[in-house]
Amino acid sequence: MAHERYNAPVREKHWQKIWDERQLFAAREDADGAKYYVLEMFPYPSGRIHMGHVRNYTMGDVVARAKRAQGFNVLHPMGWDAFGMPAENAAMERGVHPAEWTYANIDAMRGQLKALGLSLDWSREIATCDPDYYRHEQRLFLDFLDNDLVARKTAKVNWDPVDHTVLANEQVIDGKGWRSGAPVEQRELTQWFFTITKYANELLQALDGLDRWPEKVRIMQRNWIGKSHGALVRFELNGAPDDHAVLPVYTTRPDTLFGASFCALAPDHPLSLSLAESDEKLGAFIEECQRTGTSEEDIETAEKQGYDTGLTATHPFDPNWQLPVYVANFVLMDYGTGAIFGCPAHDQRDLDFARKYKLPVTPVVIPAEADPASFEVGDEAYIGDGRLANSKFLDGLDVDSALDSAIARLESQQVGRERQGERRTNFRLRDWGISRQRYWGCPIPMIHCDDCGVVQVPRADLPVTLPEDVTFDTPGNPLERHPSWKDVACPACGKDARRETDTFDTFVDSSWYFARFCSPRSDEPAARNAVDYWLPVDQYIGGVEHAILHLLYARFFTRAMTATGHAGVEEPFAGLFTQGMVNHETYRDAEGGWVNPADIRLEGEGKSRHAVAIETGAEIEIGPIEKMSKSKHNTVDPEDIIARYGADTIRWFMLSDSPPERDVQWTEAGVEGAWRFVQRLWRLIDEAADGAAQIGSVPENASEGPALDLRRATHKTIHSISADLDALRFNRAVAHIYEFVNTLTAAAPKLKSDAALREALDNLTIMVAPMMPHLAEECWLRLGHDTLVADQPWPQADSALIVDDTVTIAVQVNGKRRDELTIARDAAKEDVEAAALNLDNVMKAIGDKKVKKVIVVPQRIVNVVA
RNA sequence: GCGGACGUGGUGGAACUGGUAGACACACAGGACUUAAAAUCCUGAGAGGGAAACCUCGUGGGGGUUCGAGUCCCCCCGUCCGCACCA
Repeated sequence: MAHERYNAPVREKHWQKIWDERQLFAAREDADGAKYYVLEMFPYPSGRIHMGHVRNYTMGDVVARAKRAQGFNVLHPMGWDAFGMPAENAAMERGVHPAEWTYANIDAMRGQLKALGLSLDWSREIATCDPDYYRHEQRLFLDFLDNDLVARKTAKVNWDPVDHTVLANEQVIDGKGWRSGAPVEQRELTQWFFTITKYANELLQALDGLDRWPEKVRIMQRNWIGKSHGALVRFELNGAPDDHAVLPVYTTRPDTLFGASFCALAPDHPLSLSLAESDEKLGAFIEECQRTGTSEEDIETAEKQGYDTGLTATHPFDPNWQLPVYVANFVLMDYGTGAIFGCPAHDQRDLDFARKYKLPVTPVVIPAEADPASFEVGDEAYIGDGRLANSKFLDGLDVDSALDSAIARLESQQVGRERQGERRTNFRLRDWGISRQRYWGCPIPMIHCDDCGVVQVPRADLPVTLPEDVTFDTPGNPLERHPSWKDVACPACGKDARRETDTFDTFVDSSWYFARFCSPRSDEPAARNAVDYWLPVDQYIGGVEHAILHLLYARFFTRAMTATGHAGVEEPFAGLFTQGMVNHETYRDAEGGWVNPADIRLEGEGKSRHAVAIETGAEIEIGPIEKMSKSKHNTVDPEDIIARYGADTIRWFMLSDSPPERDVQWTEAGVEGAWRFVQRLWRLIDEAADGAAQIGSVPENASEGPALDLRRATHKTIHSISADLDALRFNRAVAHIYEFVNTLTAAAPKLKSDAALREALDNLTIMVAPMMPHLAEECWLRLGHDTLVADQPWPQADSALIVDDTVTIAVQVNGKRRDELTIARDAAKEDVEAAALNLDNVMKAIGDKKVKKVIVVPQRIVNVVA
């Protein structure tokens, strides 16, 4: 019979329809088996999926399908992170309404995802821009507000003075508005915050328990939270305005107080601003500091600069010691208290500053190996350990004891009615500002009343929906200038009042969607029975770019939801996996213009490898391998690949070769290799199926010879692939499948009527199914089954078959491999040693040397020391 | 500057707690089939030497521990990522 090619595009549609009709992947809370919640980070509906999505969702799908086969009750949902600026940009550029644009994109992307054959429960689909979703978000906000997890305070925003609009950070390019090109100003605006800092310590501590998270992500979060131990020190000021008689300063090194030579304030410190009112030069200095951009290179190249205020601060341990007080550009207002004391000998920044302004540099911590009398600090501050010197009551102490003593002394002294200082723990983490002055986001459900102040929208009035009749032809917030939307009666007094026109940061939307998926149509944000059953997410998969903000916010939100009774867990994601990016080579023509990969042909290899333009034959320069991006023209559209090769091919390629956490390089040759394998696997099954169909599927235990060898290979493969998939080592699972198919292809013609063949083919199909689900169904059908492979339980490896009776071990002489030895697995050490010494190559290598020692590691190695 | 990851053939990568380095794939070369091509199948291959059996070298570089090191320790080089004046 002539072999027919597997027609992927046609058969994939067929199987997708069948899965769909049977609602195979609909999750239920009452099903049997332990639950397993697999989630991939939901996409922003940009309109088209890209290779990153394909990689991400393929991995998640393999996990979901494998867990399902292993008997777990799996939840694997999908939704849309649908609010955000691109929709507003589209509205401005093309006059299409953000909602219309977004929903059209969702439809297009849903179709593309469905074409990938993902085992998703589409009945749980949610879009964050849907009022049915965001009304619950508003409700959560109000509940958080009632539980003191929301604050209203001022914060800086990027203000475009030409467009009269607030800009997001990514809209500020080189300090200028992306649209107007005008220099961006910092403006103080009253905004809403989630008080994530209340959980700072808990969010930090709990990282230790997240043992199924990548260490790298935990470190990043730890650094972001940035806990430090130190002290608050209150300096008495001389010559300052009355309300600034005391200057609080945060330091991690109160032990070095005797090395202090100045104090410094942030340019935007209240005291700096107050002094500037009567000091024009200071005002100019502050303005200059604020003008210095916040871009990385600005900070890096900025010189330490200061302005002497003329005030002095009294040293806490010596009333006769006065320190000059500067305003300095390197002091940050939003860390600590916005003021520092400078100890140049033991802090590099302070040292740079002191050298510039000729301030004293007194070492007070002396390294153990240095001589206290002569130890000096040059261009480098000494931040290491040592003994205190030049420090009166601290002299001779080590750093740790000195810290304690200094703090104890500060706590015992008074400045005015307060203590001079106290132990203090500080965090880098700041409260999460959630106000965005934009249209396409979830409205913040608050009302401003002249008489009652800021009032909540009553829960019964939720959702506060976005008005549809908005215009984007002028800059600024459309909600702000809408003729009537913000007009509302005050819920408290009934007087005319105004709605809050800010909307939520879109990170809010994605901070609880995993909880919503548990009960996507519930009247509550989350039905407790559902979240209690499904949460936490057992395996969360996404890009590292969300290692900090999204994951930290989601962790906060989960705690806040639990605090307000909406959930019962502290941590949302028990397991996290961050997958690498999809890269592609870049190509440029002689003029330096980017060239599409589809327009070139690669020739040669190694040093002679080069590219030519298909159309003109012109030489094309092969550039570096970079993340796929439109600007570099090195993207490949998944839809094209699916149309040409089918979903299984693209899935298989995404899982092959590269370890999932690392970047993968997209190559045309790689895809073709994957496609060839699809055909090869189909051919193997197709050709063996008629014979196999005659055989019962239960192998005879009495198998021997080639049949037994095949059974061993089958069970070894089951063993390794199970382990590979459990550990998300997809590339190794792929390699093991290849290896097994190679073995099976060789064995099949000889074992036409043996049950071992049947066992091998069936199990191969089941194991391939999570990775190439459509082809697996096709093979399963061809093998004569009337069930779906998606419903088959995962095979169990027979432990008797995964170990061989004999082992081949290497024999070394003086650490160099000289021969190998095949011997009974359970052979006695002495027998192994004797057999090894008897090998020709071994005897030759020993020569006339004397055997000093023979190391025998059973089942591993023999090493003869001569 | 601080923190982290990584470095293995022409390429992507295997190698579990130290135990036959290069599995598997891609690319390549030779062969079979074909009028021819595609597809497919078989074979070869880390480098150097040798007709071969084999030998020598070899996991970024240099030291060390060990019977034995890609794996552990120290120093250096390179690439990538995160944070960045955080007191």
